[in-house]
Amino acid sequence: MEDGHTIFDYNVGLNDIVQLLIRQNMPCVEMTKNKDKEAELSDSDSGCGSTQSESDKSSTHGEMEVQTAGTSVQVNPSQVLEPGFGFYKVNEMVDARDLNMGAWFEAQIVNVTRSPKTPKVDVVDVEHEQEEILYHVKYEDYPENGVIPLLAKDVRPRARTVYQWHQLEPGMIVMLNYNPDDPKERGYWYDAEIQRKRETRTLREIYAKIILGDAGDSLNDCRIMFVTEIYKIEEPGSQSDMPAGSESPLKRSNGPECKQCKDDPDKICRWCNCNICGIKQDPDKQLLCDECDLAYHTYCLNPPLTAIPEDEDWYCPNCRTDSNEVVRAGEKLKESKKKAKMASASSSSQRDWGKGMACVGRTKQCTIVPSNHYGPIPGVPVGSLWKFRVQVSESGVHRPHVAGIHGRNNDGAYSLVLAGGYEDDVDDGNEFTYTGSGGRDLSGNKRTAEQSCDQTLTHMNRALALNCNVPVNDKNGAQAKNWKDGKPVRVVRSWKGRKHSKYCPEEGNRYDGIYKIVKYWPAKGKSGFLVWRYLLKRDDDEPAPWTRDGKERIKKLGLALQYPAGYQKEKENKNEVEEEETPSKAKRKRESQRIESTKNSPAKSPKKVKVEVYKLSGEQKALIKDDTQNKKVWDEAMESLSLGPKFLNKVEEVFLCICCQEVVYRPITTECHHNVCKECLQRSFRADVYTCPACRHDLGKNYSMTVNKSLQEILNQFFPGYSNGR
DNA sequence: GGGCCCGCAGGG
DNA sequence: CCCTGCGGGCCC
Repeated sequence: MEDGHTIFDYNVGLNDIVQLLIRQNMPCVEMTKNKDKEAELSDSDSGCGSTQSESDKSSTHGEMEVQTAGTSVQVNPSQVLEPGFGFYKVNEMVDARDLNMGAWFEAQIVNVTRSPKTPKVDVVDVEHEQEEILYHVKYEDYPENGVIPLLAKDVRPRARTVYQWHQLEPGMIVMLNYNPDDPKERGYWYDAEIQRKRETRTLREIYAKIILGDAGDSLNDCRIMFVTEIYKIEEPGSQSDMPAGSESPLKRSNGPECKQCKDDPDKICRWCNCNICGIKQDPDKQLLCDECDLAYHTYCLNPPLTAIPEDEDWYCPNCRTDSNEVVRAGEKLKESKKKAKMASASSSSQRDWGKGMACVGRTKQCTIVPSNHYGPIPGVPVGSLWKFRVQVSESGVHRPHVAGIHGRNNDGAYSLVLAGGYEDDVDDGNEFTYTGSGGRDLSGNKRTAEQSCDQTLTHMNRALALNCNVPVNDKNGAQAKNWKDGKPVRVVRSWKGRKHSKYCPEEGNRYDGIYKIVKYWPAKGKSGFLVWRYLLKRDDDEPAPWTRDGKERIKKLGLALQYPAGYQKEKENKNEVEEEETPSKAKRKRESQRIESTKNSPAKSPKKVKVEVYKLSGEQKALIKDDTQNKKVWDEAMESLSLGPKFLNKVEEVFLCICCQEVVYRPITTECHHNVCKECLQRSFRADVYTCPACRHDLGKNYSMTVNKSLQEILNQFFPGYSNGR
């Protein structure tokens, strides 16, 4: 992004996912001239087993340059010691450990220097002196790794003594070949302790503990495949008989470089050779991709290259970034794959889609219960009212964006919306008929259409039928044995149903409570096609919104039409606002304000307003009491019992995990009295952060995480099944 | 005011 | 992945 541009200039919309890379402020020249020095100084990338890709490296170049310049640990010729200092001479053949994998490789000393660390003044013994000498080695088989500085413990004289079978004894520390990934294959050279030795007439077996590195990582009881190639570990300081500079006569063999072809020169291999033809020829004409590290013959490329490119980096056709894909300042985002498949991509419509509520996505999701939850949503009282369907979806009351029924064809329906889409439905509030979905031709990217064929008892129609307390019958329908024992359906009435039903709200979508299926049957709709019809009856203790009790409760709970956060309502009577306030108008206004305030003033309403208190069951009370660790938190929450259903919003709020922003699951109550999901805390510990995520109180590396069982149980009661899918 | 037709969410 | 859909803004 360029300065002075907003994200909207790039046509990034709500819920779009974009990737931003921070542009490096690089010195514009000579990024890689010091490559050798870099390799020498980098301690994290010292070995042959390194898999860090070139792209990773290049992405941090800017930073590395700064570090190198800042600390200035360049090899100063005056610090180079005379050959003979320490245990190894320049040019001497040694074995050197790869710090990543712990295996030993044939290497050669290139230089010997003092460690850049300032020597400790009072330490003069030989051992410590050794630690301050760096041996700069070059791995024989991996010249591309450059020169690596190693401490004395990671360097030793080249192994040259192979043990005879009879010399091998349990307890001996030796160097042998082992492949941790594939123990029957040849691998790398590791130090190992011989554990068992077995001999029969036909075979000789050695089992050993493979030492993977300094940290003490080891593999026990490994069968060694190459028992005739077990080497003595040469003592540091023992001088090789061989003249310096001469190649070791015993070249040890490592496992195959290429796991695909096992280095068979006759095999075609697209992994270790040209990725296009796989033929093992012309290695000098094979280009290595700086991203994926695969090789390509210059002549296999399309179009072929006549010469090796002079550029520092080269990327293969699969990895190359198409410069056309880069979005520049003021340009619009390129079509994503998903968008490319959408109707808007091919349509010639010039309509300005995406600004209103028709096509927006959810900005939040209900997680306090799973999507297949039956019954009320905790904390959402009957009478809750939302302007748009997307909000109803966010609340969890009715999740589909457009569809009228939410359900699963092998389980049941969880909720439905009455929006008058089917005009033959009747509604008397307590009881209504509902028509199934389908039987419409939705071609042309439509969401609704005329009934144009018969409906079937499949999909959502079947789901709804399954709620009925009787075996499903897709021929004739069925009547519930005990309708109240059927599965509960949350019912939402939409203003759109107002045309046919006076029970629908004038504006928005209202949650009206739990209904159950009394019966369902196939019928001929007004269109003449078969539709499935359902009779639903209300079964909810919460009073319906249109009843006296319901209205009172809505008022008491302060339920009002909710708009999406940040939604701009249409400016009403703009002129009037700008109009000068005439005295008469001001008077009228004050008057209306006065009336308004009297209406809401408790003092002026002598009628006893019975405050609805959230009722805890005895078991719930006991569980809360059990959760002594959270006494303070519960005390705070209980103050909200007077808010009725909103008490659960409070519980949700006080027991929100600070990490995942959901109600804590498998909660750990810390000694500092905060609640975090066990998984979230473990994730933190894995990242070596051992503090409370809420207050940074140090918990200590060895903190034992005990799930607060009382809390878990009570939360499960308040938010049934909320942990599903976690 | 009516009709067109889009993205999104959910199930399968 | 594909199919489905009792929304809803914009244009005529």
